[in-house]
Amino acid sequence: MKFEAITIKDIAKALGLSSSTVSRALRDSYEISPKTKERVLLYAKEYNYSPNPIALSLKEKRSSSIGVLVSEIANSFFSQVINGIESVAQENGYNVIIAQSKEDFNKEVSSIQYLASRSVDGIILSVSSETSTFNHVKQLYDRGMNMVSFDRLVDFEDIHKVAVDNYKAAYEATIHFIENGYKNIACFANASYLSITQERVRGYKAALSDHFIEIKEDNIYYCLHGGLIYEEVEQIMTKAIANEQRIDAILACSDKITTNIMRYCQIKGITIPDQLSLVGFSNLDLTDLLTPSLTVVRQPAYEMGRKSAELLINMIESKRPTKHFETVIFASELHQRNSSKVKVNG
Amino acid sequence: MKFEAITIKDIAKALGLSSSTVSRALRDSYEISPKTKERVLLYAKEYNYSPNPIALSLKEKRSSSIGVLVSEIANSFFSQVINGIESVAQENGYNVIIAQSKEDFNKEVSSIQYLASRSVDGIILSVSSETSTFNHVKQLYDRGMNMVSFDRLVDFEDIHKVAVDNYKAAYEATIHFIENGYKNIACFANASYLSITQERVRGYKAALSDHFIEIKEDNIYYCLHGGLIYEEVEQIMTKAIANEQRIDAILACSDKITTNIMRYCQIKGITIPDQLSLVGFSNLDLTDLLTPSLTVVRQPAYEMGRKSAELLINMIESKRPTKHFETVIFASELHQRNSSKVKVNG
DNA sequence: TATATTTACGCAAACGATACCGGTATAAGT
DNA sequence: ACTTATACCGGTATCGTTTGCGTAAATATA
Repeated sequence: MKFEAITIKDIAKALGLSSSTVSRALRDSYEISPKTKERVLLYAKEYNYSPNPIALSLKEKRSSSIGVLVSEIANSFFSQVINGIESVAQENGYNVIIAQSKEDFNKEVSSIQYLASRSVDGIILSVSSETSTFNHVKQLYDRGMNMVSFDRLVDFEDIHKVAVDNYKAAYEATIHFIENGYKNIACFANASYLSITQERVRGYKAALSDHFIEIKEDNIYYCLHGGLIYEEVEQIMTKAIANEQRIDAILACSDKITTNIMRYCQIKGITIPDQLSLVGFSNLDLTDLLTPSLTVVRQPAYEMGRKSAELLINMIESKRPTKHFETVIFASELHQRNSSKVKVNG
Repeated sequence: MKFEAITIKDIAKALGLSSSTVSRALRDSYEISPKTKERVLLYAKEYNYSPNPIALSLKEKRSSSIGVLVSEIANSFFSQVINGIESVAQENGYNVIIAQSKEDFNKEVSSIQYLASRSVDGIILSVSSETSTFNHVKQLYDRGMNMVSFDRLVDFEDIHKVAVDNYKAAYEATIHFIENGYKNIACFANASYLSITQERVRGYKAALSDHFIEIKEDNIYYCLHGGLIYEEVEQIMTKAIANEQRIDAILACSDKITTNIMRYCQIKGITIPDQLSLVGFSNLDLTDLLTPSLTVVRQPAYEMGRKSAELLINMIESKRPTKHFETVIFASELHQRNSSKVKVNG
């Protein structure tokens, strides 16, 4: 079954006019007499005519839709980003088409192809945790697709980028550990080739070395699947705990890693923060209700989504090719809570 | 700037053929010679041609896209539903366009109009908490738009519906309270006109009366904004606590209501479950980590999304008008945890 | 050899909306 | 009375693709 909307031709036929006249009447052209305009407008309103966007898209060579590619929709950070994107899109008459990579490189490649083939006017994307090469993105970008890279950034220049200051975020979180008396701090990061991983690890290391604490590569763990699978975190935790130099704090670099660490600790009876201190990157809004309440690095996801959409729409609607590319860095917020409170016994 | 893809005409020109020949060659028509086919296919692959979906949409009068209207994307339940919808859509060559009502009736009306005007082939929707009349939906549906109503259902018949057994879910949760020794059970529901609210309140009442417990209308509280605003819950909680007959348990009928009740209890120093027992409808995946771990009614959101999408796509692709409408009821799961454990002192 | 059939392709219309290029009235100016 | 201006409207091409129809050449049949 099909939903059949009324067209300009229908109006033209019903009113004994030509379609061009109807079109002009609807667009309030000076060439159309007030009487005719009124007749057309009245009829259009009665049968609530609305222009067929597909026909317009074909003619204008633009679809007024933007694609969003994220690893997972059902993720607090990404759903908040999409929220921001959607609000700006709505304000500007664009619709949002979503696609997920599910942290799978091949699915990312096909998804991005899919979006391009659906003739979106532009794409906002955060790559999957498996993505170590960016040719699939670069190629499309070089062929003229408008794009904004956010969160997990692509590795090439001359493209708008939106992210938080991941270096600073990790730096501050690590400093927070140090100031609260923790010494042997581990870092549970995402896949190693992700921009966010590299930045966060860099910040973590810098904080340690600035405080003359030895950096042990052994204390840095990478989760290829971003902690999506519990077993991945379980395995790493077991390894981390077994390490001869017992760690006393963990900086968890993703939502899933954070919650899975907590789950592990609960199962194994490890008390936080007494036996193990924890700070996690998370955008969930009930981390304050956990016991202990969780110290988190929170990203302004909604604003990041809005900014990304604004940059993209500007790019789409610009007459000339974009020359000047922005890298917008938002500040993250460190919410200090009980999971990382001052160490009591050394 | 615009992303220009290669068209059939380009191929035709380059190869000295007509566009119809190219079209047929690409569709492997028997009317085209093997040599010509090969030439076309080769060229198409080299310049990775892909058919313009907009032109196809115009011709076929279908856009291969489905609209999803929910109150809020950044909500665990809805994002999981969208996840399910997206997966089925992808499998069937549809893309998903999302829109949010933000629990605002007017925004819902405009959003649904927007989706229709963007010529989606169908709409999957859960109404806003402010929605008490359904004419805006019914009108569009009667005009032939394919639709599936899920979660917060519309009030008319002859439409596919997907939901959990909200009656049973609330019934079981209330029984669970009773069996664990709670007597004065309050119900914090969503806006009163929502289908889910009515079903849940009905289940709550039935459980009470089946156990010969007096139903007090005073103990049923309605949240117009679905608990989205903390102050709303705060106000109701204050009222509930002040009630002469002190309540000892709350059935919270939405994610936000649940977490905001917990937040309130934490602030006011009310211990759960000793002073107040709590069961909440929630699809968050870290409710097990809360202290106390939260007893929740969980909905199979992903599967509900999948089912909704399947029903819609069947409807779209059916040649004849759909005659037989399904109301698919999923079972919810009651995860019994510590926030509602056996009452110790009466 | 003449006719019938097949092969292989082109032409043009259609989908809905827009815009350029026209055209025909009526009215005003010379 | 003739030109010019203005108001108002229609015809048609266009976007990219598909498809029914037409037709030339090539092959097959009588």
